[in-house]
Amino acid sequence: MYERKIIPNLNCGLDLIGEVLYGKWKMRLLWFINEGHQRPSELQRKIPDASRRVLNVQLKELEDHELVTRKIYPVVPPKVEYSLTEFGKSLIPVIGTLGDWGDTHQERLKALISKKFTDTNKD
Amino acid sequence: MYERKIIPNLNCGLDLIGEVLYGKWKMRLLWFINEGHQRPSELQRKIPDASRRVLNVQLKELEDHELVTRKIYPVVPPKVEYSLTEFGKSLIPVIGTLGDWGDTHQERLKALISKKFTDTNKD
DNA sequence: GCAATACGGGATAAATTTATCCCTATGCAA
DNA sequence: TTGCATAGGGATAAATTTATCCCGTATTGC
Repeated sequence: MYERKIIPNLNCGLDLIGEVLYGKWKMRLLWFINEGHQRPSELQRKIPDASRRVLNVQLKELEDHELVTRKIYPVVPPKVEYSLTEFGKSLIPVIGTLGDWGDTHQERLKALISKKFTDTNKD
Repeated sequence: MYERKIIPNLNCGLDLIGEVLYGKWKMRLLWFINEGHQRPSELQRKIPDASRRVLNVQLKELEDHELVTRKIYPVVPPKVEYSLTEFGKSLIPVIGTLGDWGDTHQERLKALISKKFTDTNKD
């Protein structure tokens, strides 16, 4: 596993939340787990753009950060369920706020962002 | 300038806000500009951990995303002032929410995060 | 002329994050 | 026996983001 070389700054709330919430799929994972999609295979189906591997890695980090717990059922084929901890649940409204802003400004954002790509030829 | 090779997903609000808000210093820049620190040199002083270069780059992106405007005064030495657009202002509460969560859980987060670094030797 | 101020940006290196590929394990069904 | 479902993880490549280094502009003051 990759080991960081530079110690992160932890000066303010933004630094701190960034440490646990940065990561392409983390917020979605928390969101979907909160919605009741607790099994890895379900999460994978909800987030098809992410590879199985990456989801595992990011789930592991969420677990290390005590945002989710992982319960293993000793059955075959294996069954695993993730749940939010209270700490993790406290993030749901925060993620909701982010998502809402994005949804609210959806049109404008899509236009702005895709401009960058269509403009590529103009330079 | 770096040119992306992979077109981002823009499926949901989280994807969209991520496109404009990811970036190590962007939220801080918006926050400080909102607090009235409008000049590049001021921002640099408020965020000493970032290099001048990176701040320029990220400010440029914020500008491209219409979150800030850049006003140049034709004087020497040069004077530049950034301001939030209405669009940018609408992000302030969102950033506030993130920062508050981090502040609220400061103790716990610091402990969790720094554990990762002190544990390095145990493996 | 030379330094300081305030701002900008090219080129490149380093760090970090994501993606790909491939292998392991278990019991059931065909 | 082969294949499927379910879950996990090592090794490595590719993409992306940050950091470093260094140069350029124009004016004021010494």
